[in-house]
Amino acid sequence: MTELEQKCIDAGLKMTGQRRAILEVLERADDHPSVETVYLRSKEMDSSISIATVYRTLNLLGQMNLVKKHDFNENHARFEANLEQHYHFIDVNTGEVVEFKDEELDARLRQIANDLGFDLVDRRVELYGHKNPDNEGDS
Amino acid sequence: MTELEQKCIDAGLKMTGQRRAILEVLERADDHPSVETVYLRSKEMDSSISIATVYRTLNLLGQMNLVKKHDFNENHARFEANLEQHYHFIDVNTGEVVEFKDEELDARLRQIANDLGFDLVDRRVELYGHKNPDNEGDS
DNA sequence: GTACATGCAAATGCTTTGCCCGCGA
DNA sequence: TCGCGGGCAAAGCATTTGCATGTAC
Repeated sequence: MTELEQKCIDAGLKMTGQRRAILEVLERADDHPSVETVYLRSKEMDSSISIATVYRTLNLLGQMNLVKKHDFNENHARFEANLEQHYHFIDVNTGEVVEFKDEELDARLRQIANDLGFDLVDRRVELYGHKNPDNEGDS
Repeated sequence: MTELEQKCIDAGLKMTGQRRAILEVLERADDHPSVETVYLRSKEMDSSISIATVYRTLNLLGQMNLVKKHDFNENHARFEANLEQHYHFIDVNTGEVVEFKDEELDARLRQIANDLGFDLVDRRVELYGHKNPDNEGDS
């Protein structure tokens, strides 16, 4: 049983085949799949799934804070089950999304919110650019 | 003549009444108006404007990098003509958007991109939270 | 005059929802 | 059994677009 599945059961959700498939897709994904992608992948496990169920399930998980919804300046949403605080770099050429963490950035953002007199409940940092081939960064 | 208008003329765009109205709305706005809002405001200056023209003009200005498009986790886009690098704090209770700048943050983001081996072409930082009434931040 | 701009309405594309049947607990 | 969950198709909504007309230059 996946970790997500356990959380859903604990929350009192009925564990159907469709939900199990979707949860497994999310748990396995190391990218940030769109609804369509989640749909296609989960359909391989349970061909009876409809895209309406994927939408409903993803929204449900979103409300339960088990998945996070992103938009990355596209015309469709993307989802991820990685709940650890992190940020994203989007390659504007390929659409590839790279996750990164940075404690100095965390701290600065907290400081800024505090200085502004705000309670921070969420944050979004997205860097857009190109992979730089002559840089040692991806070596 | 507004600054935006001059830039559009320089770029070879025909300066119609509708465009003048939309440009003026953008130039005057100190908030981050939605398409609908830009439409309503510009309609007051030129009642013949259709929302299709607003969409077309806003997209055009976006491509020309004269306005920036945001989504702020809503179901519609918002626009702003403020081209200086800045970030946003969104009050999750009121939807109010506060702009801020921070050089330390700028520097950190540049450093991160560099370390990752990326060329930075755009960045988005959005902090979500509540105005904290017992904090001196907004005094 | 000519190419570009606009209004209108239809079309799109993503997402949501009503309805009724099916199934998990 | 009973009510939640799901499939299907229709509806919603923001946005885009085809087409014919209008207009800036």
